Amino acid sequence: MTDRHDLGAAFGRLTRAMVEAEEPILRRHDLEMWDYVLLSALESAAAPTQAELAATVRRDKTRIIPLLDSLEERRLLSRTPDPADRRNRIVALTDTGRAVLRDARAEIRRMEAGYLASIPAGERKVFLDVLDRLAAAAG
Amino acid sequence: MTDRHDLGAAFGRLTRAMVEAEEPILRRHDLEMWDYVLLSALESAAAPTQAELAATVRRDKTRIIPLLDSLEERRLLSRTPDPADRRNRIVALTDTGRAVLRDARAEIRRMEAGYLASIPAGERKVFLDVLDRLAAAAG
DNA sequence: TATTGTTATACTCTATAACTATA
DNA sequence: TATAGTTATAGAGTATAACAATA
Repeated sequence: MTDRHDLGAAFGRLTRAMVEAEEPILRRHDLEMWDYVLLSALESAAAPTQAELAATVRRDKTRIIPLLDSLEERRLLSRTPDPADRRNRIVALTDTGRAVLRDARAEIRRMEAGYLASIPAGERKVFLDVLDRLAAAAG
Repeated sequence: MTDRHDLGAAFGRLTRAMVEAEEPILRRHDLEMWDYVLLSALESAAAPTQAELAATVRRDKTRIIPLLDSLEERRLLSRTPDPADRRNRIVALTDTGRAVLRDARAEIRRMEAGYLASIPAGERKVFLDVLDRLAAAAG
């Protein structure tokens, strides 16, 4: 009940600020934001189907297809038919894709560190900790 | 360089979660999200021009016009020509608009409190404090 | 001539609905 | 018949450009 901003407004502003700050970094790596989101989603494990991948990044399955086309053409990921059910296509990072993702992310992490530099270390740790817990809960 | 999520991804998820959680509340008060954003922007002071109001909420001046039309028709705000320069229209909350804003915000604050209830009070305070500082810096 | 608010037009993005190939 | 992927169509949302009123 304090006089602070709405959470939604605060998160919204920070989302926009991060998107703007990431944009030039991603462009240096020839990635659109959604390319990066897709590559990130594939980092821990390959997606067994495109539909599942679409669900995890919360976009329609029809809308990631041009992105996958582009990423596959640039050899950042592979689409291989599932032998057990050839309707499915298993989407996985290539070594190149993993390297590009690692490099882009390293730059983004440096940008983020600069962005949070004015926050004292103790508070920053708590902030990032709570943020990650909330984000995980938000699915 | 830890294994945490990107800030952008974390903020993005939480933004979406808040928008979804606010949606039913706002609907109970017959407000769209952008209605609420506009009313909130007018809370501290009236906007001297529509263009300035559009800039503060980061939308095109042409796009807030239908929203202002609707809010004005419902007597939640007023548009009065500036006597000093009759091209300008001063946009201000009405008493009704202020009351609706207050009620909606109170409900949103309760929702937010529930959303953060699992975070220990000490961490929660730090989190909200840092969040508000970052959001303010993000403009 | 320049600017505010407004309206109209064009464009992009998103959602929905067909189509194919497998099962 | 049902489902994954794809393509095509329709609709919503957004940006740009023209217009009227005032300065």
